[in-house]
Amino acid sequence: MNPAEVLQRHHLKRTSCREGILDVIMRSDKAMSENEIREKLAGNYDRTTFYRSFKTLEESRILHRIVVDHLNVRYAIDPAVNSNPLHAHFYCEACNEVKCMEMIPVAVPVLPKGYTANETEVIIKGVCHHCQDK
Amino acid sequence: MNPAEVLQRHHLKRTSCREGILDVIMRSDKAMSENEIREKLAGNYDRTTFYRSFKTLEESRILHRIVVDHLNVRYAIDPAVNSNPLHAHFYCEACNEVKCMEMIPVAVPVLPKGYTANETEVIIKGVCHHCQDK
DNA sequence: GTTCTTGCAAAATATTTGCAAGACG
DNA sequence: CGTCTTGCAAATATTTTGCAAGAAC
Repeated sequence: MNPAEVLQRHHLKRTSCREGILDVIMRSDKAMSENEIREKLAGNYDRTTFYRSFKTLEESRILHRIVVDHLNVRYAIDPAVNSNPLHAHFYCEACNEVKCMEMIPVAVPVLPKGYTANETEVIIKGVCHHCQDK
Repeated sequence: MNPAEVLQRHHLKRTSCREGILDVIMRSDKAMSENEIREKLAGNYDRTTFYRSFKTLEESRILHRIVVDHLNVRYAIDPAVNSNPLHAHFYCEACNEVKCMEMIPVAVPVLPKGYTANETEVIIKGVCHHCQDK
């Protein structure tokens, strides 16, 4: 599935900014920050436009936002878009990267009566195998 | 266990700011933001001091920081301090509150060889039972 | 042509840092 | 008394908002 298809399927207008964001994210095996995405992107868009695009894409459940902390927000394709399993995210405290751990599926927890879950996020913080050896 | 004891046990100096923060948090059944804590606190401390205190308390694994997003960061007593189980957190998208779900224990996931986990955070976003009825 | 999206400028908010004064042990 | 903590001022960074011009359908 390519960016244009994804947008159409979700009834969003095809704009070059949205297509570009999706293209970059879909090629990446890690979750990316706004800065990383902007650097990889040919077109030079305003940051405002980026944030609005992210918001739109997140609301349509195309992108998934992973918030590690104030300075570490990342975006990844929502697993459902590729019919992948809902998975945990690993944040490496040494290299600051967020990796999708598809081998660690997220069990959606059973909540007490009266609660509704819309989303479940699992973030594991630690040190990745690249940084381990240093 | 009271705030002063907790500080001593972790070899931290007893200051009124730290004691106050711990006092407020330990009485609360929900995770609290910096603003909420400051409002409940008698003494009038600088925000800088708060942030530094949070950092110290978090590094000593007394407090636990729950980051829902940019504008929703909360603090709670680390479960280990009260020998409670590591648990999931529920963020209500309607009332913006974070509740510790002690009935939902967090299973520390098995990572691939080479990875080390320091911390596992589970955040469930949805609507709580109070906001459900409205 | 109507509606949604973009860019620009400006504002809101959370958080961090340096440094001198003050408190803890 | 030496070391850690506080308050103040200022800086950093992300994110949001209003508004007019431009693009998608």
